[in-house]
Amino acid sequence: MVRESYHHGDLQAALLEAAVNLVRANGPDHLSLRAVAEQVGVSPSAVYHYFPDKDSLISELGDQLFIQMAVMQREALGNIPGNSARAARLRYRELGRTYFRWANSEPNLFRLMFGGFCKIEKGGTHESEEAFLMLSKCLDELLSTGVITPTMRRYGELISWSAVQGASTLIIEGILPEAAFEELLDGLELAMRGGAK
Amino acid sequence: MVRESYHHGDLQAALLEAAVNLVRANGPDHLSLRAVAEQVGVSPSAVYHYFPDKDSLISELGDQLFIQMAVMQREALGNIPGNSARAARLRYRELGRTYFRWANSEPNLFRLMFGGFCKIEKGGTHESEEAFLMLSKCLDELLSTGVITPTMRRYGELISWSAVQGASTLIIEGILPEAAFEELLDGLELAMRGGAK
DNA sequence: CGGGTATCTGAATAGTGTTCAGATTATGGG
DNA sequence: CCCATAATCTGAACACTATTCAGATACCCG
Repeated sequence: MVRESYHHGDLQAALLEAAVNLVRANGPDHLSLRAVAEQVGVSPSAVYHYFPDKDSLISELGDQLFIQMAVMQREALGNIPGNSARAARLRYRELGRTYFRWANSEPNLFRLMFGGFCKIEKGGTHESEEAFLMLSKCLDELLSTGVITPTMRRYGELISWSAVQGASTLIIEGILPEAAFEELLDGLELAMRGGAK
Repeated sequence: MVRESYHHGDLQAALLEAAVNLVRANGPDHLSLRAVAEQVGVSPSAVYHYFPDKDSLISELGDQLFIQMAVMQREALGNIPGNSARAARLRYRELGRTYFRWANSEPNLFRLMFGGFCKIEKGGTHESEEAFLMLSKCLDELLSTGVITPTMRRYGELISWSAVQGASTLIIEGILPEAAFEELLDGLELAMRGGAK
């Protein structure tokens, strides 16, 4: 990329975009600051005017990915209207499916988010709360339409999120086959319904 | 470590042990081959007689950790004897608890195992099968003692493993509080029992 | 238009993975 | 017992990395 002026328009954003592409291709480890700078067409030291060090850039990239993920979730929910029990169930499944699809299509970005690369300050409100709230609302609908039991509603967020997160990891790392995810959703729904004999 | 002879006794094992300590302290990214060699008291290039490159060392370290984890699981099960439904339930919980305790006490090793650092060849029999079989046996006992339903038995491994794996990740990354894990086990047991109204 | 400031560069330092020719030590066959 | 051969490890080199900082550059406001 050639730039006409000495000053870059929005270097911070350009660096993050270059970084996300490199992480996508090479993994969160194997990210080189110099490669990021070069792709933007700027000297390596310029990076340090926007990030104290490499780990901070990666961490900020992680925050951005959490937002991006929440946007996808919201879009997925928006595509399934209706107040019926059936609609609520479809939304629940689609929420999990979107989570997994993100992980499976961009495993290196998923690893960046959940592999200890971005420091999530405890106590502060994180972007992951966004996804949590959507899940909560979805579970509320399942309860009010009588799909799930009040008892299981209590554990809804915890079980659903944990299971979807775990299955995504196990699948993208090659420990479970890809087909396992839909099966997990079946089992999860049965479990939440609380009436499986 | 000072060594008396030019040849090292078992350099491969010594390198892996040094590496696990450094990963434990600094994380799977931030591992330096030279630091590993130095801690063993050997030149950096000596490493290349046992591992083709750094990533291979890390990958082999991962395999070793999977075995270590399976050993812990087996020990945990051994501490809870008996054929009663109560004993089976205790074993089920302890299996998950051991998994989480490992993750929570050594987050950097856990990240190494599931963060895309060790390539798990698909098709080959991996050490993680070991843990899978223990879980299967545990679920069989829960079924035969009438704790869980036949329907939920079908999804037992998938839901349990995914949920425990996911919760471990979300907790060690600071997204969920530590207390969430026992709560997850409660919910999981209720879900598997299939009778929660 | 000119001075001040935000922005970026160039060069340097210290550390990294990796390679390879060669030095060192162990080992097995005469 | 000794020597040749093989296994093992070293030293130096190369290209690459993160990080720092004095200084050059270009923008902007008065």
